[in-house]
Amino acid sequence: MKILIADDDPQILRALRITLGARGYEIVTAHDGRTALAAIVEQHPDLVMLDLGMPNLDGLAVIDSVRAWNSVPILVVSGRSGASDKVEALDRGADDYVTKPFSIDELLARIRALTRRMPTSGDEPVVTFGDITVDLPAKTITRATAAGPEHVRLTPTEWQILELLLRTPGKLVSRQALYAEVWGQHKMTDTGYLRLYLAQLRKKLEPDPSRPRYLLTEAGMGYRFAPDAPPPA
Amino acid sequence: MKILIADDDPQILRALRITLGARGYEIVTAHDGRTALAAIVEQHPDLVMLDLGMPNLDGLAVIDSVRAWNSVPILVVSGRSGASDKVEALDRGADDYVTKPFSIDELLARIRALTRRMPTSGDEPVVTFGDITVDLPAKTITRATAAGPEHVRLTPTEWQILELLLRTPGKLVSRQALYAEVWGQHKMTDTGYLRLYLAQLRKKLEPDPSRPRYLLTEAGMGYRFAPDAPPPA
DNA sequence: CCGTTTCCTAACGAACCCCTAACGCCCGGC
DNA sequence: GCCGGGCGTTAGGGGTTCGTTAGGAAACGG
Repeated sequence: MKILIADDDPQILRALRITLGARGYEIVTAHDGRTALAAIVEQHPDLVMLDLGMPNLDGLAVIDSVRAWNSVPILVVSGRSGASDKVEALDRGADDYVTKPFSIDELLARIRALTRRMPTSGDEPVVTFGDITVDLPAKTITRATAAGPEHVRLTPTEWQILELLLRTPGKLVSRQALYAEVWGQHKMTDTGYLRLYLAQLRKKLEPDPSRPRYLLTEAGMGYRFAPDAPPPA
Repeated sequence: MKILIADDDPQILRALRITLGARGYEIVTAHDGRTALAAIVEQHPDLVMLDLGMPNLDGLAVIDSVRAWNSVPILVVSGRSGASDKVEALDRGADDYVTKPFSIDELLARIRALTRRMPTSGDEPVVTFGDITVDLPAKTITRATAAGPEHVRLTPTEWQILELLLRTPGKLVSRQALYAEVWGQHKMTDTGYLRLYLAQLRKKLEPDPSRPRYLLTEAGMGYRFAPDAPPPA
């Protein structure tokens, strides 16, 4: 269980790192909004503890940016105790709001309550569709042909994209989410290289690359992996 | 959206019923633990607001009983402000904890935060009507036909409109609100393209597009999503 | 140092989506 | 019965997004 703690007070940062680390959580820290956002993109924490009053990028702005593509639980820890502050943070997408000073036991309990709700990432390590078999942990792909199994090679970037699509079968993955996960939040200027990699993936995986059956495009929205058997409703 | 309010103070009960009812929530009340539990079993609320200090069956005991078989979001509203009380309630399965006296705006925001993440009482992460099943987060729509499930594709603008309508089932959404949410305040010159998208949505979703049953027009006012009448439990 | 692999930029036709415009229908007011 | 407003429907142009190809920069490994 990985937790990102974003706060501009190094003392609080250190105290929380020690306390939460002792509970078995893996801790990542950030001291301002920009680094917090970068850490979320690159580290994939299971929960984010966010201070509102941070330099470089306000906590509320961080919430907006994250919620545009990611649904990781966000726990706001702030010195502002006004109701309007809480309402704004919660309505922008935060899941809980704790005011400083806080009880460490209560904080831990709220962390447990939030992570308990997390979608149990039902990782099926092997995905098959058509004549293709993808082994995600082993990073291997084989195509079953009449002449026997045949190995398919993918570049690192191709793997990242394919993994994102296969991880949520049937669900649409927004272009924004793909860019954020693969290249980082800053590289959001869409000059169109996603199209290139999708073309590459289709060329390597689709039975008929000119008419995609598994890696589908949703114009204006993103891409979707359509499995053979419809996912459990 | 149905909310159960369980509290032994009739004054609080009445105030909350009025306040939440005005926000469009359907309200069910209980004055002690036993009736609260019965109401959860029979009424299937989408969220439970629970007081801890109730006669007949303590709030903590109610949480235990509910969590043994149901995952409905539970928001504890209690006069006990001690950290140990919060920890115990949260660890037994409550999702949030607010102490009296509370700000009504904060309470509403926390209700929104909880219901936002829990798609309809944990049973269905989707909205269904007629032979249509809509999965909002996955941006997926399937039509159940005799020949099997069939995928329906929507454009981004169609999604935005449908999402607004489905978010408040049965309630009227003014044309103003639709224009503001989808296009922004500047595009208020109603030349009538909303009609186009409604026609598209009906063509794709209604069993008989010429006689709408779910996406209804309120002349001069706006549009309304009319859900199926729930079968008598 | 060189060859290979991978990544990115640029450009162009095609497909798709959004919006304008126009017409017909229904309904209530005069 | 006439008229006008609001709504549903259809057709088509303009702009955006997508697929594809080609080629050069950058990174990697020997």
